[in-house]
Amino acid sequence: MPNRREAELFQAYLRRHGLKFTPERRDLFDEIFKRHEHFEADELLFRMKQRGRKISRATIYRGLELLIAAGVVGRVRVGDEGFLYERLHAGEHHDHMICLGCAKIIEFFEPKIEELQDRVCAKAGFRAVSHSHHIRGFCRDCRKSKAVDPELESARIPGLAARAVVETES
Amino acid sequence: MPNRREAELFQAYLRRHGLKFTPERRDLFDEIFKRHEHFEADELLFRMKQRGRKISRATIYRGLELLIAAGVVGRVRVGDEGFLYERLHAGEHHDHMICLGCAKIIEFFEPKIEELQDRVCAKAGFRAVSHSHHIRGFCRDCRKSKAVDPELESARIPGLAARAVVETES
DNA sequence: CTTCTTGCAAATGGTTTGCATCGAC
DNA sequence: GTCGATGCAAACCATTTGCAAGAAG
Repeated sequence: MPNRREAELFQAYLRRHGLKFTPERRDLFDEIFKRHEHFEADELLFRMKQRGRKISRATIYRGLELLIAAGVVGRVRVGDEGFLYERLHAGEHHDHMICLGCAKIIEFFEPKIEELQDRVCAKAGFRAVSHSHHIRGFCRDCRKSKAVDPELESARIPGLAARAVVETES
Repeated sequence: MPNRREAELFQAYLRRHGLKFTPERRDLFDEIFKRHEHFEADELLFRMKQRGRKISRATIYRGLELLIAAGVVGRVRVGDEGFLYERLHAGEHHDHMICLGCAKIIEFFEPKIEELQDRVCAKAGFRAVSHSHHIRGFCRDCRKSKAVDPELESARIPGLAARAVVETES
């Protein structure tokens, strides 16, 4: 089982805090670690209902909170509304490129950026705890298929792309 | 008037789109460009009411949207809830360090990071439209005054810091 | 019993919208 | 008149919370 490590972390967290590893929490964990993609809370609810799992929205949110506290799930703001959740791989870190054309998320990691970041913090006397680095734009596929009209860039994904746009003079 | 350029941009945008430079929009612009700090929409409403300006919340939101579209105001998600707005300086760009102790926002700009970012995009065939880079942590002052207890880091600013924390094993 | 969980439904709260009215040309 | 603008109040909507009922020990 490739999620052994994360399962351990989660269960250890629960134990350490006197909480229980209930069937609902197990199902939630399984559903999340069955896939790799970023997901929304509601999408998770839908998928679980579909598989016949018995769980409520409230339990999903509460469970996600625990998974986040345990460090095995991350939560990012990618667009204008709501959060996206993602499974975390122990000790790893990455940032995101978000396609405004198809909403695809590409993860990237550039050690030199991280290093420069540390330097910037040091210069400011700032102690970093976490960071998020999001690049919005158009992925290779979308650049090919749809001729990207700058005027429409913001409209493609309702809510997501809004305000991410540099207007071109007409 | 040091905001001449931004005022021009805004008014040009309105003209170009057949919209009007109303007293409300002028007041909104003035209030925003009177200061330098990041602000919330509601805070703006409060300040304007206080100065005896007649404007409604709806008009503020609608006006902000125009200012953003015109490129003179930016909007960022800094914490878990709501947006923060900021005046933009023509042609400039910066990223943010957010203090979890006092909510202060420190702006930074590191050309080498921008350059590496471009390189990362190029490698992925991604065309960047915009990006946001936020570092959360503790500023110099907060590191000195309050001995920063890692267990409490998330709790200090309700909502803002939540989930930004690396838990320490107990 | 005591403590933790769950599901439902209601609350939250920043932001957006519908709509009737207003104002400039 | 014709557009666009405004203000109010209602709507939105992802997320959170209160609460009563349920399991575990």
